[in-house]
Amino acid sequence: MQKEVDEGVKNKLPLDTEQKIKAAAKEVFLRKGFHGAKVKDIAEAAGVNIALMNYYFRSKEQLFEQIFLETFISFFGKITTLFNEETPLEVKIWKVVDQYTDFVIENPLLPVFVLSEMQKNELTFFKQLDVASIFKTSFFARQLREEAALGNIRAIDPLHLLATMMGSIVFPVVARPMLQHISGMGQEQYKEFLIERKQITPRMIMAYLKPD
Amino acid sequence: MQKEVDEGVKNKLPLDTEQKIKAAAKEVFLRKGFHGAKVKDIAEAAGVNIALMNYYFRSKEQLFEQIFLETFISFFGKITTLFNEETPLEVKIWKVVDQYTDFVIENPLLPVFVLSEMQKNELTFFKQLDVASIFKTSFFARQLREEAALGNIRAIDPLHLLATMMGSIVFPVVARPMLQHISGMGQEQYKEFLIERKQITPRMIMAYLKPD
DNA sequence: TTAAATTTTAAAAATTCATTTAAATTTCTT
DNA sequence: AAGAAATTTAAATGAATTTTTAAAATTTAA
Repeated sequence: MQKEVDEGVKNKLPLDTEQKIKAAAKEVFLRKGFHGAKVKDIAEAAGVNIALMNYYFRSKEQLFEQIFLETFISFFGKITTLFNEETPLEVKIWKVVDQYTDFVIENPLLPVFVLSEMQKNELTFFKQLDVASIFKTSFFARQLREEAALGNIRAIDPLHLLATMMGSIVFPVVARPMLQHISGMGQEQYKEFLIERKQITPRMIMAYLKPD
Repeated sequence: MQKEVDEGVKNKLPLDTEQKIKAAAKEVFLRKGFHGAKVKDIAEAAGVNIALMNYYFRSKEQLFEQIFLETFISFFGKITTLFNEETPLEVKIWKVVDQYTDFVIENPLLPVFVLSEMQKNELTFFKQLDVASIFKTSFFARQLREEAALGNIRAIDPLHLLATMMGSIVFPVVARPMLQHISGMGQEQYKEFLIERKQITPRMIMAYLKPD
């Protein structure tokens, strides 16, 4: 594996081929899913031949597993990280919505891919990642309890809050073909629509959290 | 095609084979998606042989198209129908959430299937269905405008409301493997969780809609 | 410069899959 | 019972895909 290329002399040299294959594979997998993606397409997209893919990754399965794991982590890790920053609650909610919205706007295919492949596979890998305890004992969960105890907000299960926020941010992206069509919006207009939600979602959540 | 069976005499007789194949195909397609579903699996699930599938539906594609169209309509038509009933706004919101939640609980695989296949295919069929105008000129859209004009609620784009509600109801179902795992809930417990949301979602929306 | 590591090219073997066909059998209709 | 429709069986075809192999070409490092 060549890692560092002498950039001064030859700029045309292929950047790390392993990464190039992975990047191409990710694109194709995201667009077509595991079964829809054909190794020929991936190889073409990567600009290499099929044999080389097998040289780096033993099989389509292994290539997929690596990519899915990374993609899952970027999809889900991103938001839990944001949630666990030590910021005041209301600020945090605005910030999470803002940044996660940007994230899904820039990676529009990622959510459907993760959600649908997650449902199809057995996903033994869940057991490896110890996400469970991470969330329960999280700063965010504690923060919600404390604010509720202080009477600053209504008590709420952090999972409900997570589900509501992710739903409100992610759904308009995964249902874009449908929503864009019924609204008759164009590309740009629909992006505006998604950005408008940066206001609506936090306002809705804060309105709900406000104690009676 | 045999349509009417003499029910008095023979109850064991196979129910309409065409429907049997379609039902089996729907199950398999929902679980595995178009490319993941193999005609052999479908034939087995239907308890018929492959040749017979081709006798009724010319190809896998045609079988899929029929099923996808029906599934899409049941997924999306269901909620727009509910939205357009002539009920007072707040009652309607509670009702939509309640009934659509029940619907997705009973058809948990349907949303991911629709959303992910929608993203993969070209979906020329959208043009056939004239959903666009149906939504814009809907009773629901008018209702929202009128209530806002009366000062009963804050003004809101009906599409935002639709996206928020669907997201809040649908996301916890499509992300179930993930959410259930991080929360450590079992089947039953997770269903309870979904039902709790019948309270949370409408309250959140009403809290947002309340004018300042 | 040479040996080892990497990459490309080519190809073929093995497998899986959707589809087609034809013939045989069963079930339904009249 | 006769003829039509539905269903099964089995086989074959052909295309697509994955996997494997072998060797040539290139690059890298000692």
